Amino acid sequence: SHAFAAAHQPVCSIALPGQVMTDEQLETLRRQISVYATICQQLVEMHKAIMAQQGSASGLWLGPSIPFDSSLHSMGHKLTSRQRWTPSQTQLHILERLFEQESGTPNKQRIKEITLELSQHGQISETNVYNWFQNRRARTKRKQQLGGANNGDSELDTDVDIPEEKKGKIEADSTSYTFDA
Amino acid sequence: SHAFAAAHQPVCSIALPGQVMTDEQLETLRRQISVYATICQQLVEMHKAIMAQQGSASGLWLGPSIPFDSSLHSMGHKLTSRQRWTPSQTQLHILERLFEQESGTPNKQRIKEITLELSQHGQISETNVYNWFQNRRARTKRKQQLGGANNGDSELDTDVDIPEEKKGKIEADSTSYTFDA
DNA sequence: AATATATGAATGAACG
DNA sequence: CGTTCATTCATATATT
Repeated sequence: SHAFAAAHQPVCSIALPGQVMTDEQLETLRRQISVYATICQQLVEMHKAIMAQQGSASGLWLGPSIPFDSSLHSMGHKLTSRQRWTPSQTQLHILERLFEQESGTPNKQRIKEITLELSQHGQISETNVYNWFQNRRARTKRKQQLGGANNGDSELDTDVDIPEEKKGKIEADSTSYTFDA
Repeated sequence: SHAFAAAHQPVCSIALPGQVMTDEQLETLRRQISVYATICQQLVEMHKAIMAQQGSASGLWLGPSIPFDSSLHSMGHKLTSRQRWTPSQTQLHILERLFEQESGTPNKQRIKEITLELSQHGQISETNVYNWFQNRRARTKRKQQLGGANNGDSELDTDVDIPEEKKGKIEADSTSYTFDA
């Protein structure tokens, strides 16, 4: 029930005059906002459901009052989004070439070299290079294992709701977002 | 599947790495968050009112009875999954705090203590704690080595003194965003 | 617009 | 411990 306070309090506390936000703080903000988005979404759905039921029961309380959707939409477009690195065409080619030439993951030194070279073709960091090789290798492997038979499907979840009974650890203290109406 | 996520697009495309926010941008953030806070407040009030009214009107309608979960499916599918340990927010905070206080990897005894404490905030094992410290340290170090260049950052979220809220993803088995009326 | 896929990034666990 | 793997999360792009 005090989820709101918890969610927006911190934001103000760091917003000291003359100070600036770090990327981490910004990321945190983004997440906090995301939480609000989720909560609002649920509440709206909830409200609709209730209204629907209510409508068939009694015509009362057609509480229009608040234009939720417009409110939500009004704020949707300036916030959040930390863009992720996207390799340029040139960079991608080079990376792809290196991947098939060199075997294994480049070590730190090699990463530095590669990054240096690639930085001539666009913004890039050593972490980007590192991640790229990690992902490239992992996904290549996955494709092979899984690939033999059928189509070329994505790596993603495959949505088959196989009822696994494992589903471990329930959050014991996740009372933060629960509304005990 | 990330339908609503699309609603709150760019938080701040100006937030390039190494850059900081202007007061103006920060003010915008605050305002936008404020909108969410307001909307949530209103919705909750409405909900309470409706529930109260419903309750006195007919003895029916006790309990959820409406699958609000349906709204959850729009954001994170798959109630299954999660085979690996995921620290709860509380646990994470504690771990983070311990990490900066204590020096070096906790010994066996310390691990046991920590595990015991953390187990009050969710499922956890000594191995989890051990791994967490290992990883935390390793990644902190590696970040220093790699982080030098350009866009350099990612891997490891440096902590901010903001009690961060759970990420915007809905997990059936972790943070509960469900409204159990 | 809604959904699906591709892919950069994060992270728990395992390996040497 | 440092490094690597496996899986998942999040978002940009493509498709319908």
